[in-house]
Amino acid sequence: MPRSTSFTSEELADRALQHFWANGFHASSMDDLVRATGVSRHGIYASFGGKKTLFLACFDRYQTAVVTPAFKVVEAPGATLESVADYFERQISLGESMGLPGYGCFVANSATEVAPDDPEVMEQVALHNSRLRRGFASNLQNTSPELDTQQAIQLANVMVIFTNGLWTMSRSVSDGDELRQAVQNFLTLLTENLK
Amino acid sequence: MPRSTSFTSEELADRALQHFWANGFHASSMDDLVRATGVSRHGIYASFGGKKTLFLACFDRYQTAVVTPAFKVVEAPGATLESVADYFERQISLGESMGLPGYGCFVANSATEVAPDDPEVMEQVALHNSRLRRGFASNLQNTSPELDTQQAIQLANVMVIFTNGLWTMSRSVSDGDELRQAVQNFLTLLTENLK
DNA sequence: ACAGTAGCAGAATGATCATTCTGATACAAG
DNA sequence: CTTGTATCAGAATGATCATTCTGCTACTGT
Repeated sequence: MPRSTSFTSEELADRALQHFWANGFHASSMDDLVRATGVSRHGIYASFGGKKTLFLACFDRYQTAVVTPAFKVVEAPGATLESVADYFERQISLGESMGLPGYGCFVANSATEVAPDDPEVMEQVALHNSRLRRGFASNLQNTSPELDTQQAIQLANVMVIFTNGLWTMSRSVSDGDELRQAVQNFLTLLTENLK
Repeated sequence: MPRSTSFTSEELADRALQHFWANGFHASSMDDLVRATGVSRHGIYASFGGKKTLFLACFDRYQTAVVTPAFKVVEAPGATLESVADYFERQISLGESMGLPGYGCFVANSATEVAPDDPEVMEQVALHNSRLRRGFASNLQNTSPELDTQQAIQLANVMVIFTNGLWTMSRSVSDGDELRQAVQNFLTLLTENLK
């Protein structure tokens, strides 16, 4: 009979996510991951088969552990643009609590570091962006019901791009208020335009 | 007497830039760089001292070879927001001619791949963003003279963030028209707001 | 033509890394 | 307690990489 494992796959992936997020894929060695997760090489290889597979598993964990808690207000039925402000605020605070300049967005980081020559990572990036786009679009339509679906998607796309740029910026900015300013100015542009 | 070198430092850096831009810092080995530049190891080490120094030199080359040709219209005295549209259009066409999904922006890529734990790279990123911000801000003021400098800088900052997001997006988008759509929607937001 | 040297190709070096393997440990079930 | 097995720590392996070194090539100036 197996001894009960000292960790679940999800716990392992969660801890690996922290390290990949902070250091990127290339700069995270297996030694680092063993140290950071507290799980032996054997444990990692038995659970995930290798570094790359572990990395891919982190995208799921990132969605549940980071994206969903912040983005669910946007995805709530009937939510308006105000919830978008909540989403940004929550993520900016998270960045502050982890220290600025910060880690940015795990997905956006992977999009530039790994995705270009990795179809599996690129797919995860596309899924994430779709999720954001869908959420923003329904928000826009709830805020301004006369907006047609096409226009909403177009504007939502601009919001996705801004979001990606914001987390990129958060990697070289020390003061969260700079990010808040930019968010506020951007949201003002949007709401003024919807009037 | 020295034999005339078969390459200048700038030529070498230009060719290295192509490779770093396409593949990133970590994924570019010296073997790759020797092959891609046509310059021997000896030549590279004699000219630049190492991979990292060569990489840093690429930021200058990127400004002169890529940013300036596209961005000078924005920096021209009296230029208005229309020149911003030109800037985006030119860079999108460039991306198309190099193949989409593309390499994005060399600086933005480096910002997420290398900058976080490298002060020298982070400084180059900050310089680039300042350049964009300055250019955009003066454009905004030329377009709408009643805008005060503070407001112009704030809005310019939103534009910088959008720009970074756009090039990030260009790494996972196959159709340049998607980028053009987003640019047009974003610029509409801006100009509507300045009225 | 010839001496001197800058630049070349590619081998040698030493470090780092992902992955596999080995032997030891600790827990479960009888 | 004993056996079986899951897990562990860390050594061994084989690959890759940045950097240095070696011997050769081809140009320069005379």
